[in-house]
Amino acid sequence: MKRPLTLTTRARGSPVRAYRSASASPETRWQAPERQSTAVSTNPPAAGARASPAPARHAVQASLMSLVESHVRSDWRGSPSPLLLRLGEPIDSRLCRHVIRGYTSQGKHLHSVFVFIQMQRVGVRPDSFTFAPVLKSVARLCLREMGRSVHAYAAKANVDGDVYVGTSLVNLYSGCMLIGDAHKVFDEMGERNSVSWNALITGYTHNRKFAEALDLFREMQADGVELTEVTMVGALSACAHLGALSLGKWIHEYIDCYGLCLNEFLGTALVDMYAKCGAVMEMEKVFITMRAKNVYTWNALISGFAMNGHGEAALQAFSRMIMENLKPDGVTFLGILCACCHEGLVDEGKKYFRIMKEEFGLRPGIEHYGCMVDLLGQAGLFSEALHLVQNMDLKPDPIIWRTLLGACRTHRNVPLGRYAARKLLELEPTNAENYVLLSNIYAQDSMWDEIAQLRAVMNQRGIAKVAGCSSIEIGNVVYEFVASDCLKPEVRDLLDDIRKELKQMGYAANTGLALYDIEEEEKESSVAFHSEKIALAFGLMKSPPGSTIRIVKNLRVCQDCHVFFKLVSLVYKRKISLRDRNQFHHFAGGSCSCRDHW
DNA sequence: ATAGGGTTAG
Repeated sequence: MKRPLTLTTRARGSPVRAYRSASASPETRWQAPERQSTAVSTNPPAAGARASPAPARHAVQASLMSLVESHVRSDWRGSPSPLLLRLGEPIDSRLCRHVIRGYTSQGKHLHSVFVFIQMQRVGVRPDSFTFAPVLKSVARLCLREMGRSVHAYAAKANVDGDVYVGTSLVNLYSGCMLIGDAHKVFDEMGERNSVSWNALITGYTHNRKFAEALDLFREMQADGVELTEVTMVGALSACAHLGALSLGKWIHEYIDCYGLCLNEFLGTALVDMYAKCGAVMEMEKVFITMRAKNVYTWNALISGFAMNGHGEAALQAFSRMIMENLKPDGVTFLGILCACCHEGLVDEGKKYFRIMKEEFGLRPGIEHYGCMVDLLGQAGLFSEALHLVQNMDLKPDPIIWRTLLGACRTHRNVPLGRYAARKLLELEPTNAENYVLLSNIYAQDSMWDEIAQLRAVMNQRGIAKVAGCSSIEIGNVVYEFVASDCLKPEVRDLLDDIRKELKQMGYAANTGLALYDIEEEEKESSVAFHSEKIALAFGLMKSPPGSTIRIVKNLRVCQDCHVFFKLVSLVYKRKISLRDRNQFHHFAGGSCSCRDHW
C-alpha cells in the first residue's frame, strides 16, 4: 500500500450522482441480449430417470446410477470418478450434496437441479452446503420459478440466513433478471461480506443498471468493505458502459496503490473500460503491462482498436495474437471484421471472413454476416451485399436488414432501401429507429409524401422516437442532456454564437435528415439542438481549455452534428471524442477518425 | 467444504 486512496473524498461530485435516471442513461449500444427466463423445468436431464410423484428409494438410486453412468460414458471416458465410487452407499444428504456439487462445478446444471428435486422427493433434507451450489445451477439455467421455490425451501430449512446461501440467492435473482429481488435479499441478509457486495454489484451491471452499480460501489467503499479484484471488475464494466472515464481512472489508480492483482479478468476489464471511454493510449498501456493475457484480453484490445477507428492497429494486434499462439474465436473475428468495416477494407474483410472458416474452423454467426453486409453495403457493393443476405445459411435478423437499410441511406439507394425496409418492418414493426432510417432516405430525395405516409403509420401504431440523449463528464460529474431539454439561456446563446461563427466558415445546417416535413427554419432548429450539440456547447463552456471533450450519445450521430463537430474541432482547436451508438468519432483539426464512414 | 469476475455486428 503506497498511499491511502478513498472514494469518499469525491463522493459529492462523483459521476453516478449526476445521473438523473437510469432509463435516460445515454447508453444503449453495448447490449447483451435479454436473457430469457425459462419456465420451471423439473424434467430430468437423462433418459430413464423420469420421476414419478413418489418414487421408491431404490428407484431414485437407480436414476442416480443411470445419470452417473451416462456421465462416465460421455464425459469421463471410462476413468473412475468420485461420483461413481460413492454409488454403493445409501442415499443420504452427504452423498446428494457431493453429487450436486460435482455436477454444478462441471457445469452440468440440469443434472444438479435434478438430483436436488429427487432429494426433496425422497425426503432427504439439504443443508446450506447443498443449497449454494444448486442455487448456482438454477441461476445459470435462469429458472425463475424454480429459484423462488428453492428460496422458499431454504427459508423453511432455516438456512437462508447463511451468508453463502444469501449470496447465492442474490446471484440467482440477478441472473434471472430480477435485480429488485436480488437487492431485497441483500438488504435482508443478516451477514454480508465482500463477496455478497460483489454479487449485487455485478448483478446490477448484468442487468444493465450501470449507474446503480456505481452507486452501490460507492456505498460499499463508504461502508469500509474490502474492495477486491472482483469488485473492480464489476465497477469497471459499469464505467465502460457509461463512458465514466474519471471513475475508471480512479479505479485504475486504486488497483496500483493497493496492489490488486492485474489478472486476466481485471486486466481485461481495464482494457475494455479504456477502450469504451475512447482512451486508446491508456488501453494499450494497460495491455502492455499485463502479464497474464488470454483470448478475452486480446478480444477486448482488438475490438477496442476497431471501435476507435484504429483498424490497422486491430489487424496488427490480430497478427501478434496469432504469433503468440493464441487461438482466435468468434469474438476475435467480430472485432476484426468490424475493423475492416470502419476502415472500408473490403478485400481484407472478405479474406478474414474466409480464413475464419477455412483456417480456424469457426462457423460465422449472424453477427459476422452482419459485419459483412455492412462492409459491402457501406462500400456501395449492393448486389454482393444482397446476395450474401439472401444466400446465407442463417435467417436474416432485423439487424441485418437495418444494416442494409443504413447502407442504402449512405448511398441514397431508394429502391433497395424500400425493399430492406419492408423486410425489416415485417420482422420488427415497433422499432422507431427503422422508420427514422427509412424516412431519412426519403428526406434526402425530398420525398415528403412518403414521409407523411410513414409518419401516419407510426402514429397509427403508436410508435414514438427514442429521445436523443448525450452525456458529458466534467470534473467527475456526468451531465446528461436530452434533445428536448429546456435549454439554459447561456447554453442556447453559446450554441447560437458557435453556429454563427461556423456559418462564416461555410457551414449550412443539414436538415435533410429531419424526420418531418416542416418549415426550413424549424428544421434547422430541430437539428440545432440535438443533444450532442448541447453537450458540446456545455463542454466548451465548462471544461479547461485544451482538454479533450468527451461525449457519449445513445443514438447514432446525425450528419449535421458530424459536420458541426468537425468544424468546432477546427475553429476552437479542441479535440472532441464522441461515442455514438456504434463507434467512436475522434474529432481533431476539422476531421474525424471515422473518415466520414459510419 | 458451500458464494462473486472480463470480450461480442449495427
